Amino acid sequence: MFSKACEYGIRSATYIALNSLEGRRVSLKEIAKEIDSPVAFTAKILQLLSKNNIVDSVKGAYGGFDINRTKIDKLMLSEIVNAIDGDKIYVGCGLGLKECNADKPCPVHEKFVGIRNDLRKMLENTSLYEMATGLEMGLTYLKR
Amino acid sequence: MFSKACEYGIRSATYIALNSLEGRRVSLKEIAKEIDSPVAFTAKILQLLSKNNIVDSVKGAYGGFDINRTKIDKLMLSEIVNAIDGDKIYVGCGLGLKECNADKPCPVHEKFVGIRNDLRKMLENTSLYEMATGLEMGLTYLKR
DNA sequence: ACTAAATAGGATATAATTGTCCGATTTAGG
DNA sequence: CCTAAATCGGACAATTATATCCTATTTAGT
Ligand code: FES
Ligand code: FES
Repeated sequence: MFSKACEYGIRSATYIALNSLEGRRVSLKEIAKEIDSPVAFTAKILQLLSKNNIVDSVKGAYGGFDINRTKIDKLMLSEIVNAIDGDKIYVGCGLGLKECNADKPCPVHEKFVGIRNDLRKMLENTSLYEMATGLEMGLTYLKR
Repeated sequence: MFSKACEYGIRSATYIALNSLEGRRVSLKEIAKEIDSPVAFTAKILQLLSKNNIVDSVKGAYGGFDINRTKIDKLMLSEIVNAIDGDKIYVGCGLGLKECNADKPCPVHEKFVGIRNDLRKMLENTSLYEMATGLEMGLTYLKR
């Protein structure tokens, strides 16, 4: 569904959001440990999220990553997915035709767009705040 | 969503079904041309579908691929996807945790399983017959 | 028997994704 | 000023997915 990079990206952002809500800035090392991801690869993804203004990064001692608190409830999963995987899950055809196009649809088009739209809506309506609070309350997990 | 192999597999099977309904057996070359896929790679996928008893293959001159006519309306997309991509789309966690598990869910689990079940139901309820007749009536396409 | 056309299958090549390593730079604190 | 801790960014390595090539085998027709 999503690339590994995107999965790590969402998990990273969620963990950063959780800590930013509590006023803590977190380091790459801590993030990778808490979401159980390869450190150096996670670094690349965080760079990308930083360039896309999804997370803020601070270099040097006591540096790390955080997210502006006022932004956390406005930041939607769709923005993270878009920054990492682009829009291919929205525009791609389920059967791999050049692009999804209702004027010359593939045999699953009709049924596929419904599911894809549900996915899009889900991503557009799920905020990092919602993700982070579920974690905080011990209802959900970022590793296992 | 699906692997390239799976996309080619579905498109191949649909094209074979269409022709089997009309009593024609089709060759690899023709299939690859009509679904616009790489010939040799498509051959591998057809081998796999053949081993899984989804399509029948006939060697030698005038050989090719077909699907038993009485089977076409019972063959569901889910069987093809399962033969090629396995069950990872059903059991995999949306955020990449070891496996999807409601007892220790990731932050998107609740919303994700709904979408995934819709996808599963769609695949389980869509027959090759349905796919092929849409094609036959010129409503849908396998290449563009 | 021979030939041409077709699938089967193993070996190999290419591309994309995932993952690692290391030096450069930045920064807080002693 | 120095050091330690941290991100940045480029180069590289490993793995997986995609794609190609070639030979063997099968089969209908002549
Ligand atoms: S054309 Fe295939 S999903 Fe829209
Ligand atoms: S645990 Fe992540 S989708 Fe179910």
